[in-house]
Amino acid sequence: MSQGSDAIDLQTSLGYLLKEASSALRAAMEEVLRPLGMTITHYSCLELLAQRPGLSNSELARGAFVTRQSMSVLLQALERDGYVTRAAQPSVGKALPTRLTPRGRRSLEKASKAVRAVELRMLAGLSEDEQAAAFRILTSMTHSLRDGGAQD
Amino acid sequence: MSQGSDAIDLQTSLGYLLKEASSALRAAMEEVLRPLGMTITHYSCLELLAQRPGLSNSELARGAFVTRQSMSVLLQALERDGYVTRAAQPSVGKALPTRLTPRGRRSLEKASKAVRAVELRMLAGLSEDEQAAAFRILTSMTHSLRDGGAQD
DNA sequence: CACCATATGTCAGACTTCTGACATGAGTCA
DNA sequence: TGACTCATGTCAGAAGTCTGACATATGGTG
Repeated sequence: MSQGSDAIDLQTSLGYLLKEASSALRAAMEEVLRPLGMTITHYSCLELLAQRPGLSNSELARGAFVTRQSMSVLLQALERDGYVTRAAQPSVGKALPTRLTPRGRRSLEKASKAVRAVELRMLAGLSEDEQAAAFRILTSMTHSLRDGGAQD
Repeated sequence: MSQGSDAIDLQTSLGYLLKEASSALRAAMEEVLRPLGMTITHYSCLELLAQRPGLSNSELARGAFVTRQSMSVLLQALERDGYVTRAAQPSVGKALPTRLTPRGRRSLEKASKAVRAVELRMLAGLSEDEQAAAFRILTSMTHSLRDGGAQD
């Protein structure tokens, strides 16, 4: 089962398993968001704004794990379609605070419910202790990867 | 900080943390693979072929978590550049078994070493027990998401 | 045999995201 | 004041991936 020193055993590689789980989560989310006409980034953006109104484009991009450029494209569409509003002019610096409109909030409600169901399904087989362990483990992985790499 | 029953608290959502960790892993892998002129899917394809020679396009796509179409585009480039070889005609069905060339194997060696370092860094803060728990947890999450959703 | 469901490989087009580049605004410091 | 650094928003083009569609090959079933 185990390989030599050079090879990575995909069957037991935690990196591979992490990617596999993330891929399954993404597929499950896309499946429930598609009928609502939303992509994952689209949903993530609305959810972030619901919890922290006034986030800027760059802050939203970081929170949704995409580039500023990608989030900018999305925000322009969301603003055009009336889901969010942005200050016409920056209050400080160049950052334009963004907020949900009532329409955006309504749209988010259905999506949030669907996504929550997916998350519950994901956790179905895990005990309370395992969920707590998952929290610690995922947090540790993230920080280890960030601290060791180049600061972006 | 906590919301009503509808909202998802991103700070403690395991779904969000999973995406965050996966995003950090992806960024770290892209950082080390870019100097080698490889994307993650590119690397994944070679690694899969090293461990299971003769995989078809569709099997590689499933293993790398992309569509057949995406893997097909990649395989055509890899074959053109001499990293892999494909049977000219299918031995059974339409599946074309693919194998690494010596050049592909050499190319993979460097990449595999770099990716292994990233994975070790990711696990740096975790005990043996926690790594075992991570294995169980990620596997459970994947299967729960798949079993509950539509069979693709 | 014919029919159907499933799986595969491929082409074409569109979408999303990314990289690279530039200009603007704020803060630090000599 | 001026120079420098950093963060932000945006534009333009490229890269990767996706959806939709079609033809082909296999196996099961009537």
